Amino acid sequence: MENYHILFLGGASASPPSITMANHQRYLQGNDVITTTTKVESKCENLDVIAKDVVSESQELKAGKKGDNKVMRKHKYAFQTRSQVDILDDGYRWRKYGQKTVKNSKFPRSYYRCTHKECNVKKQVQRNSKDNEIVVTTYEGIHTHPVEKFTENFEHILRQMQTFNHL
DNA sequence: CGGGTTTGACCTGCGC
DNA sequence: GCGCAGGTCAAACCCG
Repeated sequence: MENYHILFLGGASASPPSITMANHQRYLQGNDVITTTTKVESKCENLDVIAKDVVSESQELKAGKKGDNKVMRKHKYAFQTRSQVDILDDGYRWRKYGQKTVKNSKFPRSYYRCTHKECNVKKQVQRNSKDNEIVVTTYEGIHTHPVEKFTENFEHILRQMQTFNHL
């Protein structure tokens, strides 16, 4: 079993965005997953970069839509894993619909959509050019259906992510 | 044949 | 308005 970390960043609805992290290996063993922000910071040197991205997005949403509380929330989560494989088995089926090279990154970014009918959840997968063992995954949207293939791996953490975002 | 991937073209938002 | 960068489309292709 590979030893890699999951970084989970709270989306636009959190104020300020909360950051939690799971040790994926422990997670796979079925133990408690989510640790606290403070623990993350000492373990993950790339935390700041991604955290800033999410914060700025959150602020943009607020700034652009202030005064309108009927706005659809944009559910967007980013986390990174330390892994040799790009594609994590998170229990959902994904169809790749694009790939782009990104500036200042030697690795391309891949674009995926959930294959379930009427479910337009998207995700992006990109390898960190500074540390090519790190894979950054960004999810956007909430699945309108249960996981199609039950894998203990991610069902739990995805549920946590969604619950968190609805607070 | 059905479903997924590849890949260049196209679209769009943003900074200058 | 222009050009760049990122995101998406879709035709061709691949594979069980």
